[in-house]
Amino acid sequence: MENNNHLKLESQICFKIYTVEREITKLYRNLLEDLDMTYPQYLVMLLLWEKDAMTVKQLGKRLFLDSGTLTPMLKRMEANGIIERRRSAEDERSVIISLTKKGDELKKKAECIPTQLVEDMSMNRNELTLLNDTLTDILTRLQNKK
Amino acid sequence: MENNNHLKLESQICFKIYTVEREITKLYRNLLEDLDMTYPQYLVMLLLWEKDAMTVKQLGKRLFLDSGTLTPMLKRMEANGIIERRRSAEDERSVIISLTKKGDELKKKAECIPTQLVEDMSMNRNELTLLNDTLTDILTRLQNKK
DNA sequence: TAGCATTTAATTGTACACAATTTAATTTTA
DNA sequence: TAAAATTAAATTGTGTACAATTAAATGCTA
Repeated sequence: MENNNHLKLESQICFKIYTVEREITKLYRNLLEDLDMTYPQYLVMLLLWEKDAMTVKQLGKRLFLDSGTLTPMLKRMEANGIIERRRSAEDERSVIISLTKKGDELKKKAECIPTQLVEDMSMNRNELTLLNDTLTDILTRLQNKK
Repeated sequence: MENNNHLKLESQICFKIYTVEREITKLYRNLLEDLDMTYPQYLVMLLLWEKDAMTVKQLGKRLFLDSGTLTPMLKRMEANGIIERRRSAEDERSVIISLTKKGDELKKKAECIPTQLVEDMSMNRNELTLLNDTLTDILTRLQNKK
């Protein structure tokens, strides 16, 4: 009985995370429409805005994405003129991703996004901190499973 | 300064939800491999195991998915022989999804999944309950935004 | 140093997600 | 009741995710 509830709760939580993720992505979709980028592309840009010129490998490590996802995504971003892709001279295996002028300038337009998002989620600092801790906890456990 | 941290936290939280969602899906991928179904397909099966014969519309309402996602997915599930699709006689616009014998029998094989998953996530009841409440909260706010 | 192992991207193939449009059936209303 | 509006699926097109494989460059070692 008690165990049974426990299991139902598990299903609910996983489904809720799945649903919340899509709802948040939807919020970002609206906010990022102007910048003509998707949420995963925005994540790449956040990394590049913080530190320009990273390899695909480095981006993948930070975002937990492989080249199967990144390569086509980065090509789309290149086609949109916000990043550049070039082979590293030191190691021809690596591809270095860097911001174009246009990509760099988008940073200013993106600055309002976090504020907007927090507003849309309407959560206070305590809630945010608590949730962040819980998620960090889960993530650590999940990623150490493998 | 304080505001700034707040915003960073927001980025972290959204990114963490995005990452946790993918990690959980990976866990399910391993657990569902035997049953030859994906996590979204498993969600459909959960609903059908609970109450057989639902329309695409009803499934979509519960899962927050539209026909653009469901139609091809349900066709794949039909091709795998675990569900049937037939037009409703009362309302020819609706398509009724129901379990096949094979789909119904999979329920037994799926019973161990929640236990396995809770184990893999290694969370106690308190954590699960707290997280569930927080996510419910967020979801309510997000879905009332529109 | 030649050959094997490893590393980094790219490629291939499958499966969601979702916006936007289309098609067909049903309901509403003028 | 015929035309307009609404509803339910399907379709079309774009963009992730990710497993598995391939190709090319680099490192390692016998």
